[in-house]
Amino acid sequence: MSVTPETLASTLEEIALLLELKGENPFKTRAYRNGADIIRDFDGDIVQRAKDNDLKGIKGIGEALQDKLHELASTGKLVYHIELKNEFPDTLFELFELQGLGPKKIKALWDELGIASIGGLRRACEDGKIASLKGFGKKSVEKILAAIETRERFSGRYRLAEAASAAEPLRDYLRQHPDVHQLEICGSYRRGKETVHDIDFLVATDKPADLTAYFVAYESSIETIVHGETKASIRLGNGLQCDLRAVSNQQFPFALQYFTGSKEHNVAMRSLARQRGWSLNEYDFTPLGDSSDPIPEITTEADIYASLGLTFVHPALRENKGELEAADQGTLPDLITQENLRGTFHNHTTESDGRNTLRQMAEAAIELGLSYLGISDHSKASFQANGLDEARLLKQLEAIRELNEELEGAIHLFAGSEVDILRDGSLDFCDEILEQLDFTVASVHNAFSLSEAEQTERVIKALQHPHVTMLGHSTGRLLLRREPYPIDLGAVIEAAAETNTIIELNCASKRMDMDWRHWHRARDKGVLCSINPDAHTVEGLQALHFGVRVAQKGWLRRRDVFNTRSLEEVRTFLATPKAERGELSQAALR
DNA sequence: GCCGTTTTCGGCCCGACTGTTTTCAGTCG
Repeated sequence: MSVTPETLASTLEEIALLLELKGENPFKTRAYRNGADIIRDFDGDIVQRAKDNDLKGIKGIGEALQDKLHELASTGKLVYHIELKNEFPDTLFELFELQGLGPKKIKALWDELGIASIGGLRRACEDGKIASLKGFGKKSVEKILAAIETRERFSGRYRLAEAASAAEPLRDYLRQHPDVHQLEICGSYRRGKETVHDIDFLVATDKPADLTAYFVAYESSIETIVHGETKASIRLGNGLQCDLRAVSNQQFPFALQYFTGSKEHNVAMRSLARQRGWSLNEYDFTPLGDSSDPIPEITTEADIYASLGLTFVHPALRENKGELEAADQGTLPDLITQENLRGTFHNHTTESDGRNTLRQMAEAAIELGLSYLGISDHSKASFQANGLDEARLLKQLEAIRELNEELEGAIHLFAGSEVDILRDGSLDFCDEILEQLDFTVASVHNAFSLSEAEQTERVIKALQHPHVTMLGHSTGRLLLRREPYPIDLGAVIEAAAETNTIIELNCASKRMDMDWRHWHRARDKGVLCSINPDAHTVEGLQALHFGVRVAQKGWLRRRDVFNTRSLEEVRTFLATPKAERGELSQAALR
């Protein structure tokens, strides 16, 4: 098996875990974990550099890690790692998935009782062996059994839209409390991550204890995980954990910044603060010594950034991927907002596998304030999705034209197709059919197991087609369910730029594909994005809201997103032959 | 194990909460 950056990172992470189990120096384990983070974030071919023993100068990777990564990359294994692993049974690692159990307790369970699996732990709890162990008691047994049950019932991660529908009623509930002065959801939710593992609520109040009590009394809570004076955690019916922190008004901007993260962004922020002679934490700035600059007054989160000489960093960008350098130079992007959207593409109807009719979809889009809507039902190769053959497609085309006359002035429907990219990269319809359409979304729906090279070649061939307007869900991933198929997105982005092909940001909650991590680069190559909901129902159009948040994470501005353009601009674009769209496409480069 | 306008040793983020123990260790974020 070939070594990937993930192989390197997860090996270091496993070493960190093993060292913790052995009770090693915590700073040593942190160095391994830190090394894993550095590898995951590394911009460049880290595996090749490790093979070539060319890792010198990367901050956080010292001599010891350089040697180990070199061994791992060049031989495919690491003796140090294997020897460590041999000291413990493999099943021991599943115990780390239980809330409340860390390395010390797991080591004690293994050393004292030989417990090495969740099954074994459950039996020991039921036999009463745990309660008599030093450091454990009756409550520990209850907590462990509850944690085992929680792990069995819930997956632990939630898609953004799914988390939103659970979190927003709770936000409304908190808002009703008379002693809440300010309220915000922080964490990865505020940053617009495509999946989250918990929701962090932050309130400003003079009565923190009242608020934590009110929070744990929320009627949809099925479990109180912790409940203190200023901090509480509950679990909702779908398993989602929600945390509350209660601070003063004065502390609020600091806590908001701190709990929004990301961790990496905050580490960088704290180091900027240190350069000014201040220590930054979740409550305030404190002077580090005599040489400190005077501490400015802080009333908003923006004040914190300003006091460090930075422009305000939108939460979506706080991933330590160049945003602080850009904030320092004043070159942060003016991010797209939901209000900028004028229409959208890639929507299904009852003609293929949608659940609402053409008319219902059009009316829902009017309701949302959109001025155009692209319809693209599946093509015939997607037999499982009731894909349209040529005759049905032409009939739908006619129906769309008729409805357009009726809805003139309210909305314009663009007639398209989500045309299958066949295994060899050709399209499911011939050119004579395709040229009658206003647009096409070309998508891969089968043969996911092609090699990376074959899949990349297949998709690039489709991008070169003169009638392919945009590429649909570019990796085929289903969040938390199916991995992306292997494809070289760097090459796909290059090809999209060369052929004036738009790439879709498919914002159906289960997809969010192409991933936000690639958009900054695509943007800089001049590739246009279209934020498409892939709606199969009228409710599906609501996904646009989350699509905008993910586009923000990708550093996209209004001009980078095709469907922020006016109806007239879109008409002009689509009426222009693809080869001549260069000027119209490359808004980002101007 | 990593790092250095604290530069080759000594520090590395730390506060809130819980349970067990009786003053604190372990976990979490």
